[in-house]
Amino acid sequence: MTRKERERQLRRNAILEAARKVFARDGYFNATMSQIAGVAEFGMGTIYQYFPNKQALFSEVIIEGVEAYNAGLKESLTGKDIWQDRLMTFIEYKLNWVEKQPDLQHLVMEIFYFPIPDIKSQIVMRLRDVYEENIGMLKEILKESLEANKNVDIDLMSLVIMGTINSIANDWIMGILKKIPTEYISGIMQVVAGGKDV
Amino acid sequence: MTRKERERQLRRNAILEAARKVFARDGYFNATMSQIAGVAEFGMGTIYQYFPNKQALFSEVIIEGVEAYNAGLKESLTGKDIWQDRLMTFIEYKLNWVEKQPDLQHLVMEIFYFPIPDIKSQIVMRLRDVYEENIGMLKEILKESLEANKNVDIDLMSLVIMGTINSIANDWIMGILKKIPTEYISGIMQVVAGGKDV
Amino acid sequence: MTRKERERQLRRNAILEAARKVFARDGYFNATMSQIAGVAEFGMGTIYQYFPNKQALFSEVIIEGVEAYNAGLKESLTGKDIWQDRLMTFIEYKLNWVEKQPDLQHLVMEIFYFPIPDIKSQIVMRLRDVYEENIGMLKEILKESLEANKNVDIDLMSLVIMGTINSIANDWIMGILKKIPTEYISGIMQVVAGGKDV
Amino acid sequence: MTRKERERQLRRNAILEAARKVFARDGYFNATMSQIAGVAEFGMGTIYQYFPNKQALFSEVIIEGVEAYNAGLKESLTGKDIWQDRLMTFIEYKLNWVEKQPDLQHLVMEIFYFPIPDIKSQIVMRLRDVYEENIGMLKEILKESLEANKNVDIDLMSLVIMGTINSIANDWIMGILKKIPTEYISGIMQVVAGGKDV
DNA sequence: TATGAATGAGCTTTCATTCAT
DNA sequence: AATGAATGAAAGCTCATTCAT
Repeated sequence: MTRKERERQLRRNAILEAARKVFARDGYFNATMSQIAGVAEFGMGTIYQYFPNKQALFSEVIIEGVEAYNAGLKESLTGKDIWQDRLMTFIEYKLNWVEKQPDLQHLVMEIFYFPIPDIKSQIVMRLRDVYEENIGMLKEILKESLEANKNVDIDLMSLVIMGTINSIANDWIMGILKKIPTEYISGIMQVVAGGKDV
Repeated sequence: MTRKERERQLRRNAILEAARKVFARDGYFNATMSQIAGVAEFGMGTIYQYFPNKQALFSEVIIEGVEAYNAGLKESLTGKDIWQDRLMTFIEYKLNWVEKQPDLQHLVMEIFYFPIPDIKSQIVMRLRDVYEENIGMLKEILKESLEANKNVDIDLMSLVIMGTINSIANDWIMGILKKIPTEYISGIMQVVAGGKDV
Repeated sequence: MTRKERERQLRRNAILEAARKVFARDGYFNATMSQIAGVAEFGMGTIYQYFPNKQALFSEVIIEGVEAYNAGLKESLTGKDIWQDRLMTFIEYKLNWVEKQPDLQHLVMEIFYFPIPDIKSQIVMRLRDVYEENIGMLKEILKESLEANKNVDIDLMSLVIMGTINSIANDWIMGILKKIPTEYISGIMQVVAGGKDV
Repeated sequence: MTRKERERQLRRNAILEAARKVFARDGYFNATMSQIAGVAEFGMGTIYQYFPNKQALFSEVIIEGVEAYNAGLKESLTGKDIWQDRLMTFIEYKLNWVEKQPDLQHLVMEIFYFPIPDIKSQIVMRLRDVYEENIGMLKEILKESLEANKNVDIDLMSLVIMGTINSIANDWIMGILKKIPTEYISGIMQVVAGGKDV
């Protein structure tokens, strides 16, 4: 029984991975279920044994990707006590990740900016939580910095940081970034620190 | 003759506006030509007298929108000699615009992040110029600030500014922004100025 | 008034000629009314002042073409008293005509072999008369030859003659004929005469 | 596996037959894919699993029909050594076939006389070979007759024979033939033999 | 449980015809 | 009388989903 479950899990993951590739390459609407089935090396019907429909498959690809992202970030942060360290890790983690997995960044962007009425209501709601969790981690860090620098507006600062690293990520994906993403880390830290060395 | 041309222009614009609404609401793929025709209050065939196909209509909506944005920005900047004024105008213009026309922001994002192979190659090329022009204006302003503050990395700084205002714009569109976009202006200026008052 | 009528007649003919060109080049279904209007150098609406619809225009093109053919043939036959002369003229006229006006042959073939339900009932009926008239002329000639050669089966012989010249015409149009159509005349005469010199 | 293939073949043939009926009845342009699907008693999408598009379906209908015709003719000719027998078989086979399958004659004519630019170049090329093969058989027979009758012009004679049997076929299809096609056989033989009994 | 052929709703696009000017 | 912009029905084709094997 447990053996069976494990095999089922494996097949589910194979499908998810194939779907991630195809969705990232062709976009949600251009991707077809039979392409995904082909890449996964399963029959079309099999996909529907694991996911009720295309939308659900798409949402699962994104949710699981983002959850893995958050989990990895959380782990990277553990054991780091100084807020400067934690902030740098937060930034570094994202830029590193984007360098290695541009696919998922693409997909998340797609879901954020491409308004598919049905999907929006279904996915964004589930995504909201994990997105809030991510922002929450950042704000937590910024709160700690408050003790050092009373002037910081956490709300604004998180927008600046998220915005900057997203800009870097996007320009990287678009192929118009001047340097490698991770090379921007110390620069961002300086901006955040208000020009002072950190 | 001129009268006829003017009327044609008016109808063309009516179609473009209807298309902008529908594309922004439903996304490129979910939008249908008959919906657009319905909103424009024209027959379906009429749309095809003004635009050869769906793709061309979409690209025209975006290009014309972005060109109008750039033209308005340029006008707002004329006559402002101090770089702080110019920078504030750059930021203010975008946030103002996003408050009033969230549609177009949405559409531009869609084209940037949604990889529709044919459209990307066709639209992004035309878009690239006007995007570079926009970034160019920002970098010009930052170059002037260089004389006041030798430590500024223009490349990074433009990423920070573009990223921040885009983050604000997107959060606004998503309905999760804490304040009205334009209320962030002075905060951003402070960050850019490295904590010093501007 | 007569002046007006004459002008109307001229415009009608201009349209018919444009239609003949376009129909012959593109076929009935591929031809569009606006192409025809363009070639005729009239506005689209004008065509409808002279012909009630596309079908009628097509049928008129063919009918008038075939009627002109018959009229010309009749004229060529007048004054020729010997049946051998008349038969040769009958054959020669067709092959000559096909050399010079392959367009119309094409159109007639189209209407004969392309079954457009609505058109068939409307056109073929009108065409039948003029077709029968044509065959009638041939049979009349053959009847005269009967006195010289009792063994001739008029029904069969007209099939042989019509079939042969049509075959030549078609192969000519298709570009697979070995010689120029008119070069076959004497050969056909020999076959008809049953191998004897004529 | 073989079982599956056989079933697929059966369905393919069912579609081809339905298509032949509808194309012959309504012509290429008037025929619709959903009509064909309806006659074949399949869903529309199924047609597209067997043929990539309307054009390909049409061309397949014709090619396969003509190939079957040639194959049957070849078989009928085997074992017949005397050229008179062979010629009669050639004529008889065509007239017999037209009596029983007027559909295909119609379709072949359509493709020959109706100039659909794309289809012509694609189908006629494939058709040319099998058409040449057919004419080739006739000329082969006529060459043998040369030994008996030195005066025969093979090129002309094949035009006469093909033209006559096509005329008979067409008049039969048009419903204006006086007798049943096959009743003309001996008559044609006499004409070919130059009036002498054969 | 895995399959993939069958399905048909729904899309974009064309074009004969109308009608206000 | 001439025009040509507006129209919308109808076509070919795709693809998410189902279901018999």
